[in-house]
Order: sequence, then structure tokens, then C-alpha cells
Amino acid sequence: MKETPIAGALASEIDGLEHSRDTFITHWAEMGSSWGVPRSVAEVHALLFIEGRAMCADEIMDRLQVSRGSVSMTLRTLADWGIVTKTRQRGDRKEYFEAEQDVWNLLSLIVRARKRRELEPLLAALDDTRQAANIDSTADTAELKAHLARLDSMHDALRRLDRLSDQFIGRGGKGLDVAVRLLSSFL
Amino acid sequence: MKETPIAGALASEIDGLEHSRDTFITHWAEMGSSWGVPRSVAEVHALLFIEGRAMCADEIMDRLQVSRGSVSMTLRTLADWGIVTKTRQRGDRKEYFEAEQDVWNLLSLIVRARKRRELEPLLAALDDTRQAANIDSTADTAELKAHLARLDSMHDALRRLDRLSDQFIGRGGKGLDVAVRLLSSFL
DNA sequence: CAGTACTTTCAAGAATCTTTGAAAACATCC
DNA sequence: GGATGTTTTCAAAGATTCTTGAAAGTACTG
Repeated sequence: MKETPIAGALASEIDGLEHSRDTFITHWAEMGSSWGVPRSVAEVHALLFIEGRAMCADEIMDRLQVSRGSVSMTLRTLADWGIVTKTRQRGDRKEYFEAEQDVWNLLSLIVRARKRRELEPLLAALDDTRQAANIDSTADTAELKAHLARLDSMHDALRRLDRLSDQFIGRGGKGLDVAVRLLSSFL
Repeated sequence: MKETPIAGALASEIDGLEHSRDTFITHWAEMGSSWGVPRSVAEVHALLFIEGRAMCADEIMDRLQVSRGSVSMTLRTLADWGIVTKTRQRGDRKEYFEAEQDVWNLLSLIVRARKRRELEPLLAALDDTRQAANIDSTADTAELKAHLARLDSMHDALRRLDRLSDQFIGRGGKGLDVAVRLLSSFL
């Protein structure tokens, strides 16, 4: 496990607020890495979120003690997911970055990105797998039928989730918060 | 990337059905590993799901070409998540394992396991972080207030998801399928 | 357009995570 | 209880993924 992300600052400057931010960064990164998000990507995001202001690459490097290259790739990843946006500051050549502050929106963007990158390709692959099994196998055995039924049940459930998520977390969807409220109102 | 999980079988035995199973295993493992599930765990689960019958460790080893030790650890993980169950076969000392076949139930069990292992500890940590920040910092500045507000908004949203998921995917909950139907009926 | 400030790229190295396999533990049978 | 079959453990090896840092690229500025 990596060191705590305290850096640049002298020990005397580390007050409760700074310490609390570090704790948040550590825990968020921990969660991220168990979900397959590189630790440093989660750390940079956590930093931008918890600072709540635009920061430049240098500041991030110093604060988290990671290399320039790593910060660059990490920020690009976060920008691709849409949870961090580039901003410019007048009279300064540097690029600044800030994180989405609305948590429901943040979660929607994360889910949306993963759905695109992972769920959609899987659905396409399952489609192909099903077609191939049907054509390849001349025999129309009970075994084949059961196999196709299994593929179908998986495919159908995932497609249903896919479609539903388009409606709630997709661009211009109703929003994750609405989904949560709807479900809560049924209990 | 690893080889396709064809094994033990001679080339001549590989018919369309077998090939389709392999394809499914490969894609499921692919998805799993991008979500932080070890490839071989996802492979073993995919095999048991798509075969739809109880299998013993030896058969799994041969089919996926993985070591005995790996199969043992993997099956234990899957059993902990509740998506694979041990069974005994009369007149045979071996343990057999079979995968949950209902997809909605399967997805519920996966989400439930991850919530327990990852979301709940994060929530507890955020709680502590918030308390600590409040106590540590003597000053009652606007900055501190904004920081606490950020922690709170994150904590509240995640807790809301946590509670909601208890109701739908928890033991004896209404089921993920019910949640999906409810949401669908609103569109 | 040359100089400067900043960013991106990517091959090599570092760190982390996964798998192996053989020994120990366990369980069942006679 | 001893023999036999089966599972688990875990240190070391192997594989994968992540990070670095220096060089190349880009874009502003005077």
C-alpha cells in the first residue's frame, strides 16, 4: 500500500482540515482500487472533489507526490469519464481542472462511463455468442436449448439494465436521484 | 492476455456448443477483470453458470487449465459471495459446486457482496472522517463548513443507496427484478 | 519565428496482484 | 487407527498493471 498522500506541506502546516482531506483521499482511493480504478486516478479525483476548486497539474503533483506523466494521464481519464472538466484561468497558460461537485451527477457519470466501456461490449459479445451457437450446432438437442436459454436470460437481464440506465443516468436522463426517490417512495 | 479456456478436450471434440461456452467464459472473465474480479474467479463462475450443473474441482481444473490451489481459493470466494453452492453427490467423496442460475438473483448476490465488502466500510470511514474534521479544527471558517458539506453530500448519497439496496437486493428484499420493473413502469 | 511554458507520450522499471504446486490438514472408509 | 482420497494453505514465481521521467509535442508570447 502507498504512503498517505501528504506532501509539499510542512508538518506544521498540517491542520485538521488538511488531515481530513487526506483521510478522504485515502478511503476514496481504496474503494476505487477495489473496483478496478487505478489508485492514482481515484486519488486525483478525490483531491479535486474534496478541494472543490480548480487545480493545475503542478499543484496536484506536489500534493499527491506523483509524477507529471501520471497526473497527465489520470486527468485525461477523468475528463473522458466526464467527472472532471478543464478550465482556463485568465493570464495563466496552465490548464486547470475541477471535479463535478454534485454527488448524484458524479455517480451517474461514473456509471455511464462504465456502462459504455464494459456493459455494452459484453452485450454485443453475448449477442454474437448466441448467434454462433445457433449456427454452429446442427443438432437441436435439449442441451443446446438449455444453453441458449441461459445465454438469453443473461443477455435479457443485462439489456434491460442497459436500457433502464439510459433513461435515468443517460445524457438528458431523469437522473439517478430521481430513480432513487422513485424506488424509495415504494417502501 | 491468457489463452482461451479450452483444455482437456481434443480438437475433434470441440463442437459448436463447447465453443460457445468458451466464448461466454472469455467475455464474462473479461468483464469481471475490468471490475476488479480476478480473471480466474470470473472464469470459474462463468463455467459453472454456463454448464448449469454441479462440477467438481478436478473437472474445473481440467477444463480451465488452472491449478488445484487456484480452483480451491476461487470456489471459496464464489461461495462467500453466495453465487456458487457446495453440493455432495452420493457415493462420491468429492465436493461438487453449482452456480446460481437465476440471473436477477445472481446480480443481486454480486451487488450485495460488494456492498458489504466495499460500500459499508467506506461509509464508516466517511463518518469517522467527518467527526475528526469537526473536532480537529478549532476554527469555524467558511472553508471548514464547505468541506463538511462536501463530506456530508457524499456520505448522504452513498448511505441512501446503501439503505435502498438493503430493501431490494438484501436478504428477503423485494428483488432486483422488482426494482427494475418499478423503474420501467415510470417511463 | 524563436523562445518559453506547459502538456503528452511511451518504453523501461517498479509495484502489485494472481497463480502455482507441494506440503499440511482434513475427512472418509475399512 | 491406518490407509486413501480430497481440500486447503501459503511462500515463491509469474504475470499484469501502474508509474516514472525524459524526450517529443503543442501552444502561447513577445
